[in-house]
Amino acid sequence: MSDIPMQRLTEFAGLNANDLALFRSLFGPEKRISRRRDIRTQGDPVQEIFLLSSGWAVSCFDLRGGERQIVKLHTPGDVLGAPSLAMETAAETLVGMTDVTIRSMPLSAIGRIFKEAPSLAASLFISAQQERIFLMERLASLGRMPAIKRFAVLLLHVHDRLVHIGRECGVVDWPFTQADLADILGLTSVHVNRIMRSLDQQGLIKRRGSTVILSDLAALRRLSELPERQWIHGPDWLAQIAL
Amino acid sequence: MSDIPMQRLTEFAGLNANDLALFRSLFGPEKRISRRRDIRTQGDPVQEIFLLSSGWAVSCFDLRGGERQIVKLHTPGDVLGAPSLAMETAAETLVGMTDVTIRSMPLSAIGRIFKEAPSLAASLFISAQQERIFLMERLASLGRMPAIKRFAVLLLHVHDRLVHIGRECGVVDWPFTQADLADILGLTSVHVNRIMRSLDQQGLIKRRGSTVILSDLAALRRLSELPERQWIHGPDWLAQIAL
DNA sequence: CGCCATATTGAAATCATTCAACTTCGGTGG
DNA sequence: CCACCGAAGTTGAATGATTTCAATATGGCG
Repeated sequence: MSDIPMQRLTEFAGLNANDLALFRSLFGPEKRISRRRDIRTQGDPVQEIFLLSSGWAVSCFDLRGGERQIVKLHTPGDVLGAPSLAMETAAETLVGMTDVTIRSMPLSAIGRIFKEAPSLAASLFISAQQERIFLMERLASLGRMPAIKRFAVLLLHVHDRLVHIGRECGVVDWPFTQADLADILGLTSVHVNRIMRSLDQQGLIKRRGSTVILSDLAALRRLSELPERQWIHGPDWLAQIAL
Repeated sequence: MSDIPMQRLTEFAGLNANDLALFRSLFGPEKRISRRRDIRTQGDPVQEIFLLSSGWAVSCFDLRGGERQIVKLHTPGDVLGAPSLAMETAAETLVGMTDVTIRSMPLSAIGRIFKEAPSLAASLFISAQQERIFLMERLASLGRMPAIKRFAVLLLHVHDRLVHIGRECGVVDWPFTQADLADILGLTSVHVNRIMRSLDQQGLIKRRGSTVILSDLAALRRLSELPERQWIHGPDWLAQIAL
């Protein structure tokens, strides 16, 4: 039984031992779900949120026409399904892209966090704000960039997040097919293929199976039109809550 | 001096008089900002969040190439600038699309809310989750729908929100030019023009200046590929916090 | 080996942009 | 009151980006 990854939660502020212990205690046992299986399907009643312990997952919207838009990629330590806390039935489908292990937290536990652990609640709140920024970046990317830039932005975003959770710099080892990438980027798999090959030929990336090697980080960052982000760490107003 | 609109805050749960009074007391005095002026520019230090008391505003990302993606429309009662709570400097530019009046709340006040008014904190948290769903819907719309559907989705979204804050059904009276709509929809103003005229000719909408009349709501909803949303109201886990 | 999912490629079609007028509308100053 | 002006809306034609369709290649795995 693996430990609960807490990088996301402590990204903005250190938490005291009590808060961390409470957080751990609120999650249920580990559950394995195999590749390409839904963790929760859109329309299901909202009874819990999830913590991704291991593996890759995505949140997506399935449209009436049968198309799918992937709205968020998840790596270990991410909380899944929180947006649907505002709804009666889930707005998004959660899918494991690899075999995944998750734990779930019942809604009543969220109430306890706000009541008993305000610092922890505030950390979850800031994390939700960060997710909004990620979504806004994706939106700016789909709305205002051609396919090549969209791909560069995505690759750099994932790369920087992976580095943040301690993975090797310069490599993005994700489990996505070109069809998956199309659902993330708002393109067709055919076009994703052409884009990737073009970046490969220009020497900006190399490919080994589904792994992408970022051979020219500087050029990729020039392609992306988004700034690197400076996240807060230990702001006064957050520290103040614990006093 | 107008009252502080609280529809957004009480959308998910009633709040007691103390919480409401605290919330009101944390905002500074009203400030007027004129049309097309920045309320806060991306890159500015994050020292506060804002409450929009009157008028229309937008949050947007300005890209290096000079293009702009509007990521969120704001109506009275909306909290502005909260996503940048996760950052040192603001990620989004906030702009008034009409003359607006705003009030601002310092960061320290957010700390107090989490410490002293957990129900209020939880309401802000759920509101942030709702905003994530709105963003995910916009993302699905830009990523997977042609221009006409994007427009229908946007129009219905704004319509339903306006009805929610008590405006007339079947009318969207917004202050946007076709160039603004292009920045929202990820299109050019020329194409927005063609789309609107096409919907007009098909009898789905009528136009009077910048006002749009939704002449055929049912047909518009058929065009949109997104479901109507059922937001929670007064869930147990939230009520429980107040006890 | 044979099978299935995935990746690759070319050609034609579609959607949206660009560019360049031209029109309409509301306000403002003479 | 009217002429003018700038901002916003409208339109057509050419261009460009991406999709669609259809076929072929590759690669891992039982």
